[in-house]
Parts: sequence; C-alpha cells; structure tokens
Amino acid sequence: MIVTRFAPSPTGYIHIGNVRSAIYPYLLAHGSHGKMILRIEDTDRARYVEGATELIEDTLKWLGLDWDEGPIVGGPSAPYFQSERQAIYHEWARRLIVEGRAYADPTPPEQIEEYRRQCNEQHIPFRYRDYRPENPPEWQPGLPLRLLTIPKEYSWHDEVMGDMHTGPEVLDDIILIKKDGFPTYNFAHIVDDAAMGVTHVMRGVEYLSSTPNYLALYEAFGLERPKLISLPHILAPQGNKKLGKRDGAKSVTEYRDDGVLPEAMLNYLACLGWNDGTEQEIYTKDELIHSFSVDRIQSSGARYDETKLYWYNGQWIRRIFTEQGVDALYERTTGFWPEVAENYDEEYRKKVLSIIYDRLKTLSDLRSMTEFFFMDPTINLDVIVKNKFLKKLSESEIENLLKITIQKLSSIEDWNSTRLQDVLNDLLTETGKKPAELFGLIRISVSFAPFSPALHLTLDVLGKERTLARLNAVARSI
RNA sequence: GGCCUCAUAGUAUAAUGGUUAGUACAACGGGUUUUCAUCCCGUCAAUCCGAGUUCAAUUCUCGGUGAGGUCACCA
Repeated sequence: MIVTRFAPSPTGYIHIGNVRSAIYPYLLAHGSHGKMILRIEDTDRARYVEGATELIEDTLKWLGLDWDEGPIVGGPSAPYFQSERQAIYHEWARRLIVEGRAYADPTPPEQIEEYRRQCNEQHIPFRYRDYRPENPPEWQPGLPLRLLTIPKEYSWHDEVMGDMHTGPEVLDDIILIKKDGFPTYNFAHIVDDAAMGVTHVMRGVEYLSSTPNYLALYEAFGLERPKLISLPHILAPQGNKKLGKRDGAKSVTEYRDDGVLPEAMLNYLACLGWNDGTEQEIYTKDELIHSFSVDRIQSSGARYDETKLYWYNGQWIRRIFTEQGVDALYERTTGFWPEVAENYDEEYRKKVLSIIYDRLKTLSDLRSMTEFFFMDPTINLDVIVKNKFLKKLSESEIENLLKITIQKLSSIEDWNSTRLQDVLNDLLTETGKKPAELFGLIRISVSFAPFSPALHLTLDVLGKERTLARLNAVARSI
C-alpha cells in the first residue's frame, strides 16, 4: 500500500509555493487506496509559531485534502507531533551509538565556525568529518550527536529527476540530535517515515542535495529506501527565485478569503508542473486523483501565474452554477455580499446571483458588483454625460428618452424578463436609437455601476417600483 | 567556489528520430441587440547556443551558456 505524508513545520501559514507538497502526496495516496499522513515537524523551538498547526489543518481541510493519520484523527503511529516523539528518536539514536555509527560531538560551535571559515578562505569544501574527534566522549545531554558516516558513492532513482549519482565528497557527519535534545530534520524524518510506514517521500528539490546523507542513514539502520520524489519549485511571478513569503507569496487561506474556490485552487496548483498528457484543463478532485501519476510531474520549475488561477476560478464558478445550480453556488457566497444585502432575503440574493454569476472572477466581486441591487445608487450625472455612448446625446434627448421609457415601463402589468425584453425592443424601434444609447442610458440610470447584467434581467430583479423610482429620480435631476 | 538539477511562444505545457511543432492562459482583433463579462471565431508568438551520431535531431551524445538548488545544532 502506498503511504505518503505531508510534513510541514509549524512556522507560519501554508502558501502557494509549498502547498503542492501536500496536494501531490494526497493525490498519489488516494489514487491507489493508500493513505496520507499529516506529521507536524516542530523540532525547532525557535521558529515555532503559535497557531500555525491550526492554520495548516485549516488550509488542508479547505482544499479537501483530509489526512488519514495525524493530528485530530490520530492513528496507529501516534503521536504525530515530532516534539512528542523524543523517546523514539533517542532510542533509534542509541542503536546507532551501539553499532559505532554515531558519536557525541564535543567541539564547541565557535570552533566549528572557525574551521569552516578557514576552509572558505582556502576555497576548499568544509566537512566536519575531516575534524572528527578521535576519542569522542560519552553522549550526554548538552552535546550534539553526529552520524559517523562512511564516505562512498551513492546511486539512486528519483521518480521525477531520474537516475542520480554522487561521489563520497557529499557525505558528512551530519547532526542527528541537537544539543537541546531535539532531533534534526535530517534524522527525525528518517525515523518517522520508517516508523510510520511511509513508502513514498515527496518534497521540494531543495532536499535533493542532502539525499545521499539520508541514504547513508537508511543504510545504517538497515532500512529499505522509500521511493524518493523531488518536487520542482514554484517560481515567483518575477525573477527566477522560488516563490516564498519574501516575494509576498499569499497564504492559501488568503485566497479563500478573497473568494477563490478550493476546487479552482486545487485544479490550478495540481496542473502547475503536472499534466496527464491530455488536453483537459478542468479537473475535479476525483478526476485529479484518477489521472495523477508521479512520472508526469515536470522536472523543471513552474512560474506562478495568478491570472490563470483566476481564470480557473471563473471556470469553476460557472461550472458549479450550471452543474449544481444556483443553490450550490449561493452556499459558497456567504460573507461575500455587500453589507446592505443583509436587508434582503435569500430568494432575492439568489436571483441577483443567478444573473451576475458569469461575471464573477472571484466571489468577492459580489461586493462591488451587486450593491445597486440592494440600495439606491447615488445619482451622478457625470457618468451619463461622460459615457462613451451617451455623450453624443443632448440633454433634452436624454430627458425625452427617459420620459418615454418611464411611460412605457409604467404600462407593463406583468413585470418579467421576457415581457421586459419585448417592451425594451419596442422602445428601441420607437425611438430609433441604438441599443448602446437607449439601453446604456437606462442601465446607468438604474445602477450607476460600471457594468451590470443584461438590462431586461436587471430590471426584472429590481422590480417595477424601484426601476421607475430610479428612472424618475434621474429624470428629475436633469 | 565544490557538488547537484533544470532549459519548447510572455506564462503553463503537449508531441515526435521525419508534423504546417498541438493546447490553455495572457495580449490583440472580430462576432453574439446596451455596458462589463460569459460564449464563439481569428491573429501574434516557441524547440538556449555549438559540435557529434544519423539519410533526417526540438528529440540521442558531448561541450558551452543561462537559470536554480545545496554546502546550518532550519526544515
């Protein structure tokens, strides 16, 4: 069975640049009835951020990436916080000590720093193993524990990068346990992956260089190597650096709050640096699970493109509306309406949604795009005078057009969109105006918005009374 | 600097030892009785450079160049 894991350290929010290392393990595991483990790597007390774990859990849940083992849900390999697994690491460390494969490092950090400086000066690579103490002391609290490495060549296969080979020079006596008693990532993840039965290790390419040291550790423990899968970086929109918080990489939840749908986020991110060889663009989570395969992950970095994310979001908004109906989309819009919308009931808001939805890039567009459905707009004649279609009309023409329109609309008994469409068309022939002029004038008079849904639909939702009131108000102020 | 990785339009990608090098986003233009969108149609636009192997190379090999990663008691 395939067992994958997502193992973030709780140092802050999950951003666009690193969420893919949660998505791919999820897809891989679920494509084969395997499971994904969530493990919190909180061994660095200095970088620990209060609340970060909850933020991570939140993000995963929102994206629909539920974990089969981990915090909250538990599992046979609990605990899933590394800070609570001290005893396990120490036990595994002792095994290495007994076998003579690990030793306490008595060298003061300043001394090591000095060695390093000297090497840099002479342009030769620094390796701790070249300064390995001959008679290391007994390991005791306060001393770091190092691996006694055996320098040699390593070959391995990375599922994304292909066949890899390195010489002995990349191996060193890496620190296993820090002087504060906590394990390093290098050591803890090996122990945990083995103890938790992880079969596929997916992580960023930045770990590729240290892989030989991990291989040495698997070997020292007599462990079978898991499948190693390096995920290329997501690049910032500008420059060639990987996308990180310093480039203003937004958190995933920030996009949620801006009205991006989790389906769109998942869809975009999954397809950034991966494809199934077909020309399909829109994937549901289930489709992704079925189509995903590790060997089609791109080996080069991919640039993050927010515009495309928003395109996906627009696609998904429309897809949910047309396939699941207005109610389904409406459920997603909670919190995205303008404040004044509170004065209206659900039915009305759904009507508004069903005529505006195809204009939304994000759900938060509702805030600015629908306000005039819920409150009378402020009349600003400038908008009419300066409109590129209406500026040709004289003041009296405008006055006259409004008058005829009001007259005609007043006479409508059965106020509905089809009837409105007919009446508006009649009006067009009667006045001999272009649609851009007549309809534009009416549209602006009732909305004073930069854009709005089709006129007959807008007027239908607004209702007869309000439509006429707004037209009259404009007519009066000319 | 050592070691490692990567390289198709602006972006994300497809494909093949022989194709008019395909698709999507973006940009630009057009169509759908108003606007803004949606939807549809179209235009622009790419195999990093140099050798080698081959009848044929974007594809295979080597060498450059460029970009990135890594060399922590961080993960």
